[in-house]
Amino acid sequence: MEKLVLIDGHSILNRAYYGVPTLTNQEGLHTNAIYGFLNILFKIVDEENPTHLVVAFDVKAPTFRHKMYAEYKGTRKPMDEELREQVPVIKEVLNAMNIKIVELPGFEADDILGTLAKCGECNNMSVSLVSGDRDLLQIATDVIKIRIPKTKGGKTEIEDYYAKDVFEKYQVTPKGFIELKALMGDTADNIPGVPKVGEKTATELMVTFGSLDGIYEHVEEITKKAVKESLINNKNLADLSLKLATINVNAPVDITFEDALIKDFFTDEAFVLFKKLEFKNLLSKFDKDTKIDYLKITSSFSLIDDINKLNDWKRGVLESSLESVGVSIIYDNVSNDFLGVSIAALEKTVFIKKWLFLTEDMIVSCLKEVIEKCERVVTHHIKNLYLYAEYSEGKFDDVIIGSYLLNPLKNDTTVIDVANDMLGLLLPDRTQLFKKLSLEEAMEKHEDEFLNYVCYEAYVCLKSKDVIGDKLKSKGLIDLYENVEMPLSYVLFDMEKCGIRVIKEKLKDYSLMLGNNIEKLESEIYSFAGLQFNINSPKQLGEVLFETLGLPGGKKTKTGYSTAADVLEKLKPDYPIVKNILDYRAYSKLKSTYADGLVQYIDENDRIHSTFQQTVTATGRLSSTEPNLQNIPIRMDLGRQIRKVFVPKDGYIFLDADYSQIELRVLASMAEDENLIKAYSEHADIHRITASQVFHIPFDEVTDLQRRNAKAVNFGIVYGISAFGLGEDLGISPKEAKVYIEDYFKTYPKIKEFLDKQVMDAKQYGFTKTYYGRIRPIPELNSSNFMQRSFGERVAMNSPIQGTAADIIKIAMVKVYNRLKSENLKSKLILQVHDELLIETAIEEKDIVEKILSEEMTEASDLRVKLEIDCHSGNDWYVAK
DNA sequence: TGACTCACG
DNA sequence: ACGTACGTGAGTCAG
Repeated sequence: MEKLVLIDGHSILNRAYYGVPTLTNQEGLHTNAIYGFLNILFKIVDEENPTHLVVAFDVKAPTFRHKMYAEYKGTRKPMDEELREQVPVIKEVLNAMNIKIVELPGFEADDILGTLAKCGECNNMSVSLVSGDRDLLQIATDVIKIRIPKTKGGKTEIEDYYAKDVFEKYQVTPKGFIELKALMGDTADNIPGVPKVGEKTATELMVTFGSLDGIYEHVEEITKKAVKESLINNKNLADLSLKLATINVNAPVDITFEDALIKDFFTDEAFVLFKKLEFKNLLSKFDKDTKIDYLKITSSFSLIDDINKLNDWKRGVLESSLESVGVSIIYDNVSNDFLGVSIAALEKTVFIKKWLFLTEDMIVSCLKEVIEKCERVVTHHIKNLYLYAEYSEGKFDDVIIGSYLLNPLKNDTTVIDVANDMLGLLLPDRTQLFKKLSLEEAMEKHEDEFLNYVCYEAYVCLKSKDVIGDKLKSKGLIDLYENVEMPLSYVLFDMEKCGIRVIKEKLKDYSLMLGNNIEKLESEIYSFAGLQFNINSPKQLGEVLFETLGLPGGKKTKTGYSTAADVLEKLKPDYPIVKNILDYRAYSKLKSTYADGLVQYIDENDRIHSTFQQTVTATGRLSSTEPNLQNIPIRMDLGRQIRKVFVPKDGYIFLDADYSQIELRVLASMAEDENLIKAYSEHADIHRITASQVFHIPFDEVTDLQRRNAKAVNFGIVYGISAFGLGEDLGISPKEAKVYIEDYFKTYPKIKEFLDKQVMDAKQYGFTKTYYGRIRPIPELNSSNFMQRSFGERVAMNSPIQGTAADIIKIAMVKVYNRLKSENLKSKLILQVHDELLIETAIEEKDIVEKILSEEMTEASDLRVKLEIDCHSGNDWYVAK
């Protein structure tokens, strides 16, 4: 039997929008409604297995039925912008999936759906009508099923109504349902109804008299006086409401069932769209055969797996004068073993496969020769390539670094993404091709697919180079790319390779000491509490503190009580157990994250090699992982002790230089605030000056408290000030904080002007810019959600400042690195911590390195405010910092 | 996997 | 009325 499924487009989209949490793709397009819609669609199709499918939408213009009443009731509230932007996209998606869309000017989706449902019924089809709107219940029959999806806690449940179900639930027939609604009215649908008659009365009347006509025939028998009179006086309203509530099942819908036949949903066009919308888990519904672009050019891909082929190929390459090659070094994704290299050159791409008779050494020496010979090498994740090739200025390109500059919000950019973004090329990723197999397994089991996969990486690099270059130029990012990020990539490589020395024994002692303290604290906590529990579990801890022990302090988080430090800190004076818990937390954090956490990264030379990620942060800062060496404790002395295990190698000392208040200096310079610029030029205590100027007090009379407040305001300014945040930080009311902020802006009007301009420009262009042109898109600024939008505004104020500071230290790193090299020094740059550089310095080079640090760091930028550094030396990181 | 907590700038 | 300071990464718990 044929089966027709009808979907109420706007209604389901609406449901999905409110049921699915905010979701956006990397372009900032909201996608939650589309995603929810598709999930409901797939669920229905799975359950029903229909032969025909139609989605109906209202047309924008107000429709006839509603217009009649809208005139005296006003219109419905406008659609959220975040939802509105998804409407054309879902239509595009449905079109791509070969799904018939019907829209009819002058008619509502209800009318279209009703008409089609009846039509289906007449043609002996079974019909399912999916809508979030209960009005449709009037259409239900024994054959027409109305399905109302409900999103409950992330899961979609669907309520089904045949005619009998409507009767069961509402005690009226589907036809009676219209009359019921006519009586009680519906503000959302602009149906007036009869005054004084609500849901209860309406149902009662309908049950008693059977129909609207029945009610009016027996209107005198109604006992409630007010209701009776209202019914009599408002007969016209009842008639109008009935008309408004009745769905037109004779709309001139001009489609055939042929049009509604279900074809393949999973077309190439749909794949492209799903990919663009980043519905990664829906992509698995597509056959991998649909990867349209995938096989187009693979004829020029070939395998090199013996030395003769390799030499032949190399000769061909070296004899021609090569401009550019694309290179991808292939490692197994699980073991990280070297599997080979793919190289795109001369319109041909090869994969050179490592095996018994073609060793890594042979491949690497060939790779080196090719790199040596050609003018430009384009790759991805370039730090891998530096293992085999020395840096040379202007020779290397990295498509990932380029993509990052173009959009730093896109976190995990892969070569597949680059292919899509830069070449419009649609490629399958590893999991699509090889599922759970490792790359090495895939190499053995799916030779052809593997060859295509790895060759594409080199091919895409080569082909994307100019596209990315053009984009970087047109967005003013080329200077950062060529002169900062690319040279920096080699500096980072060298820092990682070098690593930092630690004294294993000391680290172990530290861990033991912490362990002892933890044990003691633990048993004390248990005896305070009168029971044993997992102190590390915020859930259990919250229950013990606030329920078992009955401490004051209510809920704060979604999942229960907050046990964060600031909450506990307030309870500390009154409850001794709280101090133990805070200490316990501090000790176990130090032990697990730092003491024990670091041990596993120590290599055979007692050194730790962190990875410095260059393409992760939104603002342009670096990040450090595995392990993170940018968050080694310093604020509390107990934690700070761990810095004693970080030491220079024998014959060396540490020199540690950090910028003094770089972000405030950047702000003063970019805002061109003469008042602040002057203060800095006089090497004044900036927080004290701020306090003195903002609070109108002579400089010498500023109290410590005033200075502290001024300092907090300065911090707040850099973070994108808000009265609430500042108040929280200072422990004062937002109102008082607001006065501070206003006084600050009165004192430094240029700062206010500057921050306002950042927000305005960001709203206009969609992104902020640093002094050096680095951009950061801020999609949140368009949000209709107050909180999100405010966040966007704070980000617009902070990003140019934090980002410019990040640019400056990157520039300084390259300069310092080059000086150390050009002056043939043994000393090495080994760490960067946002405003700080650590140099492992040969003892005899101490003076010259100190000079280099001072010169290069302070002269890295031409900002109006002179940059200053603090530089210390020592035999471990505790002393040097 | 996401939420929470906490280490740093 | 809404409910926050900006930027990160890692360890732990619990579903």
